[in-house]
Amino acid sequence: MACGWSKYSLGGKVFYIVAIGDGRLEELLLREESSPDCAGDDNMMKVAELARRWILEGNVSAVDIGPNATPFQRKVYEAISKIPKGSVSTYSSVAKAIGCKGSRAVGQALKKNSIPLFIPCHRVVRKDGSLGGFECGPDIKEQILRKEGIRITNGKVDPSQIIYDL
DNA sequence: GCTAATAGGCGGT
DNA sequence: ACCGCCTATTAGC
Repeated sequence: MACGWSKYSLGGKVFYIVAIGDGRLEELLLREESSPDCAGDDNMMKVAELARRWILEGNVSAVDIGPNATPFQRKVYEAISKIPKGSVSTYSSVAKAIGCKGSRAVGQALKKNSIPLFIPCHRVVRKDGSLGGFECGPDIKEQILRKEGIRITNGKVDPSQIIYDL
């Protein structure tokens, strides 16, 4: 399995953006260690570097959406890929945008997301501004959002930065 | 098929 | 702030 990584400093800690794939991008993860058991592959190293720059600079280049996604998950991913850097939206807003009534289902889909960071699941928060969950931990979510220019006080996002209508 | 488990939301306390 | 009940989707049985 091809693999690449890119160093990324977050809140004084060093993380590795780990890209794992097989010919095409399949998985992109944030880890506290690089994966020692898989050798660096040129292509995946580029993917990881691209991801790092995407986080730091917000430049999105089109990336394949997870190949194993269900139709519902695809709809969720497509909807949230429209959220620009510097803004966030809410689980219920995403649900409404794709014509689904249950906001929990959106969270479900994001959790299953195989390529976080590129699919900006960190930009989806609760309606009341609290952060909600994140696979790599809520503190990581907060730090990534701060890096993107989101103001967070008392654990809540500044309402003026929340897009309620997608 | 049914059941339990969610990265949510809402209304009543 | 807590609690209960609603919701949609998925994984496991």
